[in-house]
Amino acid sequence: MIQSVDRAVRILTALQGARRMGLGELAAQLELAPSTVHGIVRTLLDHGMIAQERDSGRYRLGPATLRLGNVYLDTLELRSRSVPWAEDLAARTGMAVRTAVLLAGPGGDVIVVAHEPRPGGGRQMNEVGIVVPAHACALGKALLAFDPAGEPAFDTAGEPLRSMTGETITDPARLRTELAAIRRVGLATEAEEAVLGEYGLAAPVADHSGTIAGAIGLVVPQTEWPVGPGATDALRAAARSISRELGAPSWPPVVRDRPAASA
Amino acid sequence: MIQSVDRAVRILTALQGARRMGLGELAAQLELAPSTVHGIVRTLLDHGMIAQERDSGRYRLGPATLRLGNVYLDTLELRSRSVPWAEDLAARTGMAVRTAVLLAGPGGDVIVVAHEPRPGGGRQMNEVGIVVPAHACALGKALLAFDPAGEPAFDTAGEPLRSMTGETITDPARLRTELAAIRRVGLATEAEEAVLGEYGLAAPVADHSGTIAGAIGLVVPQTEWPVGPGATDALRAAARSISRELGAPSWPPVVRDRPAASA
DNA sequence: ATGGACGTTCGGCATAGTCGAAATGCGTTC
DNA sequence: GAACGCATTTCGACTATGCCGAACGTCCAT
Repeated sequence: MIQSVDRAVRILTALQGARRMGLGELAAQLELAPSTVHGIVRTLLDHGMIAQERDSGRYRLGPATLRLGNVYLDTLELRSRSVPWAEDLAARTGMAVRTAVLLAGPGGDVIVVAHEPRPGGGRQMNEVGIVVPAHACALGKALLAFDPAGEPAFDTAGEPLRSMTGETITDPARLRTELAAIRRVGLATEAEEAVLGEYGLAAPVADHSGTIAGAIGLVVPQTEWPVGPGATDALRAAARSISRELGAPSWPPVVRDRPAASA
Repeated sequence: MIQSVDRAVRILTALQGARRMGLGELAAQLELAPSTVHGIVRTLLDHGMIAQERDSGRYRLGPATLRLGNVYLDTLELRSRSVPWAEDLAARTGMAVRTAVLLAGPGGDVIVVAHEPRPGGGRQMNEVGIVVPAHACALGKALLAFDPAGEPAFDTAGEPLRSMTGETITDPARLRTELAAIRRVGLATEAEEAVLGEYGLAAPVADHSGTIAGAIGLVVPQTEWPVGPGATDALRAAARSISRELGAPSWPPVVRDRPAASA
């Protein structure tokens, strides 16, 4: 691990938490000398990865980050393959459809890479790029259940997981039990665990190597919960079809590595 | 300039040009030893800035880049201030509206940070994040004309600029003349210089320090060109209003630095 | 079965980055 | 209006860090 590169990414991550930061704030948060941070910041500045406010001297993220993120979306085959199926799903069920992938690093978050708005819902925010804790949403639980590296990620010595609402699962053991159930059924659910009044249903998507590439799911309003078998079957069919288009040999994806390391 | 951080950003930039690259390709493009690149790549991998295809071993951009880009958009006051005015402009003129900023680094590109689709145009691609050469679009010319650091950026010893269509201005001297005219009028135009059949009109937006923060412009179809005074005035009014909301002391922005260093 | 290509790992050397301290610029207070 | 204080920025020396060459393992194609 290259030290200075690691620090550079940490700086970007810090700036993505607090919108604007002074050099001193950054140095304090990374526990480094201000001059050390300055060298890295200067380099990122030259590439447009961060920008400096001309008057206050503080730093923000720069436009080059937007370019990177946009190219990532373009190169993501999961996204392009999902779009037609998401449109179909939204038309059939009348609900919004999200596609998401697991985000690396600590925290165990998922990030939405495609979003099909609810039909007839007027102007809706584009939700591509939003981040949700994995353990608190159906998409995240589908990803955690089938990703061999996902489940150990939140295995932080039994300390409670971050709570979003009163319904969020904060007990790692209980989450692990639910993930095992999701592996058997091939579908994950969410009941007001991330946002009050919002329910969800999600299914994993596999790629040509047989491992999980992402998850696709329905955003279900409270009045529609629980969903009928029609929506469930349509979602399962869409996930299977996308996986097949990506070259997956089977669906639901098989979880390799450790079949049952838990008690 | 920190060497390894600079190289890390170069790797990301290379990956944004070619969608997938092997380690050898990356090393060849950066003219470095493969093992050197590997260390940096490994670090970026751990942070999710890049991802590795499980079978081929090649590298792609990772989901963390999407998160960064999304946070950048959220923190951009230019964007949030532009949205209401862009909606109003689109409703008045019946055209799509784009807001863009100048992208740092070589090449002199602009990147779209907000996009209001043409009213009644059905499903349109979201153009946020697309990149256009600055000298080939109205938004870019508005930015170059009023950014003190913009004009010298393409001053590469008189060699011709990259051509997009037959109408693209490739002569730096001619571009400089046009930028001077834009500075006087406060509006930039574009006639099939980036995309055939597409015309454009753009105005600069200033921020509280008086310098240029971005540009807002209309995407004009061939049948609507040239636009009437109503659309021109509305665009100018929107640019002035956004600038005022950002705290700009004047509009059009004043170009400080060198008023006339050219011959 | 064998060759090649690619990603990956390891260790020594030297460069390149880190950190302290001083300098500059700016806003604020008295 | 002038001086204080904070913040970013610059500079220089030390040494820890990352760079590179070479060897290993693996996968694919022949």
